[in-house]
Amino acid sequence: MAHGGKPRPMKGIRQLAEHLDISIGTVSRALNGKPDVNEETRKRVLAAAEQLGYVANQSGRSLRQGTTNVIGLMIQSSRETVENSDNFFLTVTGGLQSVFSRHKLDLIMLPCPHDEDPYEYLKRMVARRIVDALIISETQRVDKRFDLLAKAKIPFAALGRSLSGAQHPWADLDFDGVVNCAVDRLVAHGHRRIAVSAPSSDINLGFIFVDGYRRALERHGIAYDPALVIRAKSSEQGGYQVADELLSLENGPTAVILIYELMAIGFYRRMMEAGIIPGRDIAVVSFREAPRAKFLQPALTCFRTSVHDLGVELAEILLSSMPAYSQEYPRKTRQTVWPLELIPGESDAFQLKTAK
Amino acid sequence: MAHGGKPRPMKGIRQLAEHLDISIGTVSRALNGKPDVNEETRKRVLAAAEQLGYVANQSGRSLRQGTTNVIGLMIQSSRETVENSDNFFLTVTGGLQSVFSRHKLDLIMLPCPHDEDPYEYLKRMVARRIVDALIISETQRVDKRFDLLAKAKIPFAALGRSLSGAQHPWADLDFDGVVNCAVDRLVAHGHRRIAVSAPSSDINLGFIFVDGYRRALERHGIAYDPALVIRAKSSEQGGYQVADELLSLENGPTAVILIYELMAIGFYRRMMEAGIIPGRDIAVVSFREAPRAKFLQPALTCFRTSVHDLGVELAEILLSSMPAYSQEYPRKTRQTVWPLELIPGESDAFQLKTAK
DNA sequence: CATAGTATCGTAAACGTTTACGGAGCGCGT
DNA sequence: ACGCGCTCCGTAAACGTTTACGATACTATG
Repeated sequence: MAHGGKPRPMKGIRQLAEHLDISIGTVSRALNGKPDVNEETRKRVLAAAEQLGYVANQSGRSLRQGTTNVIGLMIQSSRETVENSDNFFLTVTGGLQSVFSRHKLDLIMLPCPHDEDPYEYLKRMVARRIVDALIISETQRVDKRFDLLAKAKIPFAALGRSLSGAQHPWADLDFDGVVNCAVDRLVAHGHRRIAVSAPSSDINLGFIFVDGYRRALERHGIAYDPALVIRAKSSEQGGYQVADELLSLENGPTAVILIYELMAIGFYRRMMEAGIIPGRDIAVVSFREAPRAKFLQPALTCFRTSVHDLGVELAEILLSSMPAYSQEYPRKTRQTVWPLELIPGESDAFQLKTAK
Repeated sequence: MAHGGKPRPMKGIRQLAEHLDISIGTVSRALNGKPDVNEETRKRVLAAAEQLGYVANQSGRSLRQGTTNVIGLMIQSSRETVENSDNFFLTVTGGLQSVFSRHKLDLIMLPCPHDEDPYEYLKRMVARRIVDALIISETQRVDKRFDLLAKAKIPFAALGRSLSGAQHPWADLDFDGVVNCAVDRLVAHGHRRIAVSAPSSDINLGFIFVDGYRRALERHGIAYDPALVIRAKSSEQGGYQVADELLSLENGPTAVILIYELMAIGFYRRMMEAGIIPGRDIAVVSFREAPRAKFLQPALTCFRTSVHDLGVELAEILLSSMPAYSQEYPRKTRQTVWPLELIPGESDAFQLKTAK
C-alpha cells in the first residue's frame, strides 16, 4: 500500500505530483503549457488533474506571479440608480465578459456599499490586489478615483467620462450627439421653444446634456432660456414633475427633450391630466430607449443603442492599456463616444402650425 | 542617511517594519488587533500604515490563513433575465452588503458568461478559492450546483429554492402564498374560471406557481383546467401572448393571474384591442410590483415586497451556516419563505355579476 | 572516446502574510 | 538570591504556486 487507493482530499499541486510520481515543478509546467516538458507526461498530468478535479489555488498563484487574471467592475449602485436604471450594468457586463473570457480573464463586480465612500472603497480594493485592472462607472464630474488609479499604476478604464479623466481611457454614450440630433429635429418641425430635463449638474451627464442643448440652440440662433431647463430625477416621478413645472410657466415650450425614457411615463400622465396630448399639442423626444416604454401612446421618439456592444468597446479599451494585451488591441485613441440611433415615434411627428 | 527620506514604494509589510525599526511579526500583530503588543507601538504602527497607505496584500493573507473574507454572489444573467428583471439582483446586493460589511466581509458578484455552463463556471470559482462562501441565484428545479457546493464543503446559501437543495439553506419569495391569496381574492369576487400565466415548468418558479394555483382551486372546489394555464415569457410580449391565447378560447376566463408585472402592459394592450377592459370585463392580479407599472389604467392589483430586506435575510442565513459567524446568527431554520404584501388596485375591484 | 548539444526533469528560492514558539526584560514574593 | 509570572517582541516556519537554475540522460558530432 505504497501509493494506492483514492487520494480524495485534493489539497494542492503537491498531492497531484505525488500521485503521479513526478516532481511538483514539472506538474506546474505541464499544466501551464510551458515548453520544457515531454508531451506524454503532459497528457498524463492533464488527465490526472481533470480526474482529481485539481485547479490551481488562486492565492498561491497570485502571490507568486503578482497577477490575478481578474478584472473588477466597480459600481456604486446608489438607491436611486438601482431603482431606475434598467439593468444597464448587467448588460454592460455581458459585453465586457464576451471579450475578457477569450483571454481567460474573469470579471467580478465590486459593488460599493451605500454607506461607504466610493473613494475609500476603491482604495481598499486596489491595495488588496485582488484584481489586475479596474473599470469604474458612474463617474462624477470631478472624480478623485482617476488620480488614485493613475497613481497606483493599475490599468483602468471608465464607463463614463469625467473632467478628471480627460486624458484617461473611457467610453461613454454620446449625450451630446443625442441632444443635438433632438434639437435639430424639433427645430425642423418648427419648434423654437424647446425645454430640456436633466439631472443635477454635479453629475457629469447633467452638465454635458445641458451644455450640448445650449450649443445646439445657439447653432439655430435660438436664445437660451434657463426657465426651460428643468432639473429632475430620472424617474417616473421626475417626469411628472417636469411636466408640472412646465405647465406652470407663462410662456411654456412647444417641445421637450427628456433625458430618460422612464420619465416619459410620468410626463405623459401629467400632460394628459392637463388635457394636453403629447404628439399633438406638445412634442416629446426622449433619450435612451428602454423596453418598457413601448406601450406609450403615442409611441415615443427616442434613441437606442446596444449597451452590450458598448461593453465590448470598453473591454477592448481596457485591454489596450494593459501591457500584456496591448499589442493584441492596438488603438489610436482610448476614448470612445458611443453613438445612438434615432427611433422615430409619433410623439414629435407633427409640424408646428403657428410660428411663434 | 540610514533610514531617512520617504520610502514611497510601499511593497509590503516588510518595508513598513523596516521603516518603524520593528520586527515584521509585531507589525502584523499590531495591525490585526492581536493581544501580544504594546498599545503604544500599536498606535505607531497604525499611524505609519495609514500614512504610507499600507494595506495587506490579499493573496499573501489568503494563502496563509486559508480565508479570503470575500463572499461571492453568482448570477447567470441570461439575456432574458437581464432584459426583464428590474434590477432585482442589484437590490438584493444592497441588502446582502448591509449585513456583510458589518463583519468586514466583501461581496463580489460572479457573473457567469452567457456561453459558459454555470456548473463548470461555479466549479472553477470554487476551486480557485477566491471566496469563503457563495450565494447562488436563479436556481433550477434540479440544480447540480447544490451537490457541488455541498461536496466542496464551502458554506453557501441560495436565492431561490430547489428540489436538489431541499435541506440546504435558501431564501425565496413566497410564490405559493401569492397565488393562494390571489385565487382567494378572485373567488371572493365571484370568479370561478381563473387563468394563470407562468414560465416554463423547468424553472422552479413555473412549477411552484402552477402547483400552488392548482391546490388553491382545489381548496375552493374548482376543477383544474389545463387550458387556463398559459406558459409565456415574463415580458411585455409574453403578456400580449397570454391575452391572445386566452381570447382564442371558447370558454374563456373571467380573471387572470400574471406572474410578472411587466406582462400586464402587454396584456392590457391586447385586451383593449379586443374591446375588453381590464377591471371591468376581466379581473387582473399580478405578482411582484415594479415601479414601472404605476401608470397602468386601471391601477394594477399586485404584490409588493422589500427585495432589499430579502437580501438581509439571505445574508443572515448564509452567515449562520459559516462556522466563524454561526453563534452570532443563531437560527432555528435556514429556509425562509419571504412574504409579500397585497397592493389592491382597480384591476380586479369588481364583483362578477353572472354566476356561471 | 570525448565533447557538445538537446530534451526533460528535479531542486529550491521566492511571493507577502500570519502565527506558534521561545526569549528577554522586569516586577514581585519568598 | 532565586524562582515565577507577565508583558512584549523577534524568529522562523508555513500556506501553494511559479520559475530560474542546475542536473541527468541521451544523441549527435568530431
